[in-house]
Amino acid sequence: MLSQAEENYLKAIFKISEKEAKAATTNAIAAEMQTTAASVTDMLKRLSEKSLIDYEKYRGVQLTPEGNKLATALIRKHRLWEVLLVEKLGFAWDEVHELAEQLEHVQGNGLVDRLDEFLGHPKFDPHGDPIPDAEGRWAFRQQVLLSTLKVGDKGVVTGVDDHSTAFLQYLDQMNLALGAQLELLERFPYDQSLRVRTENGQEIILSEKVGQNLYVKIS
Amino acid sequence: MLSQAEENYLKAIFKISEKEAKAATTNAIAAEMQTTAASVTDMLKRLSEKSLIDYEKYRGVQLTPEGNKLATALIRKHRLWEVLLVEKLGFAWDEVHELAEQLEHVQGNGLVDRLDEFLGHPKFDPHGDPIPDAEGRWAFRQQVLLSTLKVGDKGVVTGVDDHSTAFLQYLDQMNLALGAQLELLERFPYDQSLRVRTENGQEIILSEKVGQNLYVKIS
DNA sequence: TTATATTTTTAGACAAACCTAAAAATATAA
DNA sequence: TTATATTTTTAGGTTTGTCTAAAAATATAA
Ligand SMILES: [Mn+2]
Ligand SMILES: [Mn+2]
Ligand SMILES: [Mn+2]
Ligand SMILES: [Mn+2]
Repeated sequence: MLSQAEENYLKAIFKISEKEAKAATTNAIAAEMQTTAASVTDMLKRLSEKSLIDYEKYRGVQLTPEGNKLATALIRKHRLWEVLLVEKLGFAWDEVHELAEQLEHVQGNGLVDRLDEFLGHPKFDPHGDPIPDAEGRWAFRQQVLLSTLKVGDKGVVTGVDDHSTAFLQYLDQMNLALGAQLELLERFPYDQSLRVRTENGQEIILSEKVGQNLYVKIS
Repeated sequence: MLSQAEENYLKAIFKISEKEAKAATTNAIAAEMQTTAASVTDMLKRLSEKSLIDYEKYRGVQLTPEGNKLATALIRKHRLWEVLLVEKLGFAWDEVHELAEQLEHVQGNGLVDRLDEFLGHPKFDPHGDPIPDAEGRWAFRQQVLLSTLKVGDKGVVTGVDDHSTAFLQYLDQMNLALGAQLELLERFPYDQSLRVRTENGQEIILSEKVGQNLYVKIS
């Protein structure tokens, strides 16, 4: 059985390895965990000792198959709890991350499966992030950043890259929830901002930054 | 903000003080927490420092009003989570205690209130134990031990004193769930065992020990 | 009331997880 | 290639929460 700290490090390494295909560096892990490089080195020794990561001094780390399995299970738990908090308890999508960060560490036989069952086996969490199944398989997402759409393309909001409260609440204000339909009407060359028609026919201007943090599926 | 260990000690002291009206002793707390007296003394100093308990060396401890408030809130959380696990996730009543023991420590604004709302403001948990309301008020239970009934009395099962898996599963086998109706037909003087008619008209024999661990409301 | 038993506290240690500061290794630039 | 900058590790220390063994205080019994 792992401590909460050990679990959190595994998840951090997983996240980093997800973006960059190479070994996760000490500094990258420290940044992700909001701690110091020295603390990370300490923990890497422990995780290596438990065969959850491959670690060579100064060379960064990679999850072993066992470490990968544990990290995946943790993300599954985190995202299932997020679904419960939003779908059943009525939290907003910008309120649930910190709670799920705690709930993901609750250990118990059958808990995850019962949660999954109760929620109807959701494939995506409230932010559009995929929920791996009980065997650790990920649903494939056919989505692109809004910024990559061509003028005239229509799409449906499927997720966010930025999970910050500020961004999520901004999207709420713009009526851009998951599943919202939109059409790219114009891209202004001056600042790459976007004119977009939303579901209710309303036209809004979105900054380049918004376009680079919002995923859509072209329809 | 308190650590999980601090919260658990507060709850242990609360439980002990609930049964015995006098100050909780170091040894009693050690037994409840399944730890050593030395560890308890350490923690009592910390809790006293934080004004959560009144502590005088060798004299045992009592919760301060602040400590009492925190312990009550913790029990409220614990029991609400137990209701969710049984009513929504489908766990059996003997499976939820350890999970709730972890879930009770999850911190988050509005979590308890939303949980309470989602569950329909339950007054009792799956074991018949009362759930204090948001202001820390306890529902009054008009219940007695089955062993105190007179022959001929009828009653309804309202709770258990022993929360062990063994006892709860035994009750399941006897069809003695919460709300089950029963009638005391006979008390054998030899060993104080009880002949009881259950809901479906079936007659069963219950040991003195069972009678002393099962609460009923006389109807 | 004195001796004995029990309870509680102290002393000293340990592991987990963190920190800062300094040293060592690696990467980059002149 | 040598000097400089950056990254990473080590060294040494802290806090929380635990432990065992010994000492001190309190309770019980002769
Ligand atoms: Mn999250
Ligand atoms: Mn976490
Ligand atoms: Mn999420
Ligand atoms: Mn209960």
